[in-house]
Amino acid sequence: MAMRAAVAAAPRGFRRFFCTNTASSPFPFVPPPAAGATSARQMADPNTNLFVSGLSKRTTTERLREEFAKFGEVVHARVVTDRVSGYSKGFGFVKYATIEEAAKGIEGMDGKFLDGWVIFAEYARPRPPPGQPMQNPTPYYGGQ
DNA sequence: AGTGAGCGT
Repeated sequence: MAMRAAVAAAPRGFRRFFCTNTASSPFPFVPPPAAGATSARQMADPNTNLFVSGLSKRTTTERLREEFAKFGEVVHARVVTDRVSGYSKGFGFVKYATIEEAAKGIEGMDGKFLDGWVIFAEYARPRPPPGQPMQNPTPYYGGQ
């Protein structure tokens, strides 16, 4: 179901609304998830970068910044938009000055409303740092 | 198109 996919993708906080307690499950056949599928994808290492999803299409970068700035010093904020169309993709990134501010930003904005949509704030995944030489070097021919 | 899960121009 699409709903379970949303639950699985729910970055911590909304899972309790669907799976409150396994001990009070009406079915005694509760598969133990503590075999290796504990938490790997939706949990990231705490850093100053925050991944904010569930944004409205109308939510802009400055709106995202001023909303997350209430919980800490926002160093960088960006709503990911399509390069060609320029429209928002519905998610963005917010970078705080410190990790503790990022934690307060998550606890303060995760599951909250923004422009009519419930947004999800969590730690962003580490991005492949640039430094690799140009993988597509322009062929340098002597003539034209 | 203004899609609805996700990880960046």
